[in-house]
Amino acid sequence: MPVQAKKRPREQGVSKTRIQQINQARILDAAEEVFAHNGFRGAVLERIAERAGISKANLLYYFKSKKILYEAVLQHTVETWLVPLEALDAADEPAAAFERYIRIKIEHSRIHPLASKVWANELIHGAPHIGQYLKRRLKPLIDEKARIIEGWIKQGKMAPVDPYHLFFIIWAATQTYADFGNQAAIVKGKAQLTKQDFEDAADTVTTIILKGTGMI
Amino acid sequence: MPVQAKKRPREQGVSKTRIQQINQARILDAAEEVFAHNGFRGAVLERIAERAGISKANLLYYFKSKKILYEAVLQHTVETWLVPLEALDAADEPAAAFERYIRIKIEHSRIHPLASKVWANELIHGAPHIGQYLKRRLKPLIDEKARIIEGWIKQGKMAPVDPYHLFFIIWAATQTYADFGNQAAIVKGKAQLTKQDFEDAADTVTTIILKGTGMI
DNA sequence: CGCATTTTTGACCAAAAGGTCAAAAATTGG
DNA sequence: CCAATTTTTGACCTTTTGGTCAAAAATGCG
Repeated sequence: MPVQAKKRPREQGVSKTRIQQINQARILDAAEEVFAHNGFRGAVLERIAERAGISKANLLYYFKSKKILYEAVLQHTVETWLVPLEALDAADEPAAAFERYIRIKIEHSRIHPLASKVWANELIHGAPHIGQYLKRRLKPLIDEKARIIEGWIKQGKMAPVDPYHLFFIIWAATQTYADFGNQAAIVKGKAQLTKQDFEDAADTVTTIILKGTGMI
Repeated sequence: MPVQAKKRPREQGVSKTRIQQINQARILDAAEEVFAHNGFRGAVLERIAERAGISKANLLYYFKSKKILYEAVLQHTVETWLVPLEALDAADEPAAAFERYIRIKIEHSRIHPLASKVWANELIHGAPHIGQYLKRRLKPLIDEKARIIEGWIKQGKMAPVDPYHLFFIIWAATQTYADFGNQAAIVKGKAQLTKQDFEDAADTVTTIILKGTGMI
């Protein structure tokens, strides 16, 4: 009989068992939470398995190593991170386009703070696991969107602003409500930010960015 | 002879030996770097000691535990973080005050990115070591500064903006160049941000904030 | 039902890492 | 120069934790 890779859930992109679907999704969810709260080194597989309701050995059956699991979480995170950005369209009016983008990002911070934290953590530590991917995927996308902004500027639809720095500021201002939501809550004297806080945040950020760049 | 605490560098705030001064400073520097790059759990004492040019046992002689060392680094970080904020004065013109604040914060991001990263890391993970301190020290300070901003708004010197969110946005936009400088560099297609990048950042952030809040 | 495949897990292992300790080395003060 | 104090460190201990493995349990299928 041929020496073949047996065991281990399907290596190739072949269809997944129902059990695999459920368990992998559960593990990914649990991992996101534990990685978000403790970082890569701080995350403990035993704890992730516990959260997912399975044994550590079983977890390792689905994801061969901690690193592989972490990268799976990151991958998922990045993809959802990029979605709203791709929607920026040259045919839009800049004010409407950016308002939408900002509101979606802040809503994302509210709904998925853990994903944002995992992402932030990876970046703070120098993007050791995903730097290459960013170069190949994020950079070209931003370059493309920067050109759209330059087009808007040329058409006099907004003030001349460095498109790259504009993105950095928007990312920072919107994600801060997920990554550093704790600090914001402390400063506001509450245990957690409320939905109202996020709405106020969206209003404030939107106004400052639109007015600050002459879109309105 | 009385049972006394001997050994261990002076417990009380008593004067420090020259050797203590040098070694503690070296350790703190090394620790800042290692904690910034690896987070609390990820940081390895052996590595910090190595960077400081001493043995691990000697490091433990100066700081009794990893936690105590980490908190010492955090303490130092927070204090420098608060300094520029305290300078915000009601007697200033808002435009000048905020421009100065923003430029100082971005310069700080450029010069001390490691301190910013340690800080960011602590906040992302929920400020487990320094949350209480923030409640007692940061919150009152921000409350005070928020009142100054409200005064400026009442005097018609700037548009009505939620002062808290304004701070969150400024912190985010300025610190992003330290915490996520890697991402910014990747997007800009370079290995590291240059001094020019930071100057452009300061200009862009300043313009957007001042125009966005009607200060200019 | 009975055999093959997939899933699950308890028992282990080895490496990493925080922390202790006693003794040596260096420094200081008289 | 000598004794007391401070500083430094190698050796060691213990706990934690990522990962392995063989065997059992569950599932799927003809």
